[in-house]
Amino acid sequence: MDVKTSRERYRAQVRAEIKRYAWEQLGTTGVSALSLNAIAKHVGMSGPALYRYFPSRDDLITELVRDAYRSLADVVRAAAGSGGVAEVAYAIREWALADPQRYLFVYGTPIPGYRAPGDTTEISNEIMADLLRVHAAAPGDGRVTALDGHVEGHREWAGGVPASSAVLRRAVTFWTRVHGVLSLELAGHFAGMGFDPAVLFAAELDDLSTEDGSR
Amino acid sequence: MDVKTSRERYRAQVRAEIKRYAWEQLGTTGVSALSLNAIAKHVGMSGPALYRYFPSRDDLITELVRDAYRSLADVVRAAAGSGGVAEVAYAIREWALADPQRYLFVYGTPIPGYRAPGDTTEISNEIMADLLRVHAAAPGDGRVTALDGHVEGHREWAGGVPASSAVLRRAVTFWTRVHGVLSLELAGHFAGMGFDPAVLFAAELDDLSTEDGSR
DNA sequence: TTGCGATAGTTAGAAGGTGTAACTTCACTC
DNA sequence: GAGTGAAGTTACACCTTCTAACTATCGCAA
Repeated sequence: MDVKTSRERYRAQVRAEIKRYAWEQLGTTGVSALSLNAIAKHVGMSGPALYRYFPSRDDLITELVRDAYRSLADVVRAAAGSGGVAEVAYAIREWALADPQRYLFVYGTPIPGYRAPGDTTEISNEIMADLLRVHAAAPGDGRVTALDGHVEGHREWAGGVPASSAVLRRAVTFWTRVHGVLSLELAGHFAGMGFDPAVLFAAELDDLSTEDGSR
Repeated sequence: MDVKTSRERYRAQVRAEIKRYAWEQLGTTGVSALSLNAIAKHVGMSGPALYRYFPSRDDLITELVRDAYRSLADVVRAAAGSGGVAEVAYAIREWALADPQRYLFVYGTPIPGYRAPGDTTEISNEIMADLLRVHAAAPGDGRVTALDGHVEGHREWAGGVPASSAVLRRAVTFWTRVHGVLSLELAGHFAGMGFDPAVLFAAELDDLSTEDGSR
């Protein structure tokens, strides 16, 4: 039953409100400026009351990271269900651009003392699984590279997804290249260089699908 | 003349000592945990005395960022002078692995309220220039992609370096791919996946040099 | 050598952060 | 209606950056 007592409903509502404003603050100021005091004041309670809802700042951050991962996993899954590699790539890009801090929150510089709980790596595996599936469905290239042999020997991260070593290689490469362009773009390192990161992103995507197959 | 008065020599020495310990702290705890108080205590002075040497925490960070950029620029320049694209790539990788926080410090999630001063983008341009030079010297591929035309129209970031549009494209792609693998590796996102990031890095490097030229 | 001025350091304290302890108030249940 | 537990309060400890005011010291110059 997910029918709740009114106390529980209220509690869930306040927790959601806290997280909602936490995201707002995160989007504008970044994680290091996330202040429980400021959130509490905004939600209408004073300081320590917030600790009834989240045991510590790290616990709040953990929950936000989990939500971000979950959101990305859902986006990837939806895109993988209805489209191919390119659709997944653009879905990820749109998700990242919609809230740059959220992307950097998950894939950026790790938070100093913070250790990701087990279930976030579980969600991360979920994303990798969808990446593998969508690459397995795409036309493969005929290549066998040194990387193929290496990942073949370390495929435990693929979980139960059936995937050739070439698919493993292509999925990982997809990930690193998409992240390479996206993270530099979101961190502002292309600013002032003039060109449009979208074109660069499209070019990488084009290379991913044609570099080996079209020879 | 760079002969200094004894006061100036002392001052430079204390500043260096402060920065030295700041790097130490940065390497272990990351930037957000960088504490002026802790540094001051370690250097043997108490709290506010440190403000005689750095006007604010941000100013110290700015100087550290500048040093990091400078260090990377020197490494890239040296590698570009004596080697080719691969040598530069491995030089960058070694520089990053030697102090992961230092790499993430410059290319990771931007620090919230912090804005990079003009001369860091100058050093950044210096690095890009060396990247362009080493790619111009490398055998080109015969390709003309959509990205070529686009960067050709926005080549102001290339400064005075003579480079064909294909070289511009290849240099930017080099950058994003190297960063893609490195940043995920340094942030620990490959941890638990089993494979060796070095092999992935080598594979990307191999693709960069052969994907188009060897068809 | 004596004395002055700039510099380096000190302590005190404001403003704001996380987090704990103790207390009150309120709502729901028996 | 009484009691119990959750929710919120204030007060406080301890940390942070950073300013203000004061002292001591160092170097130079008359």
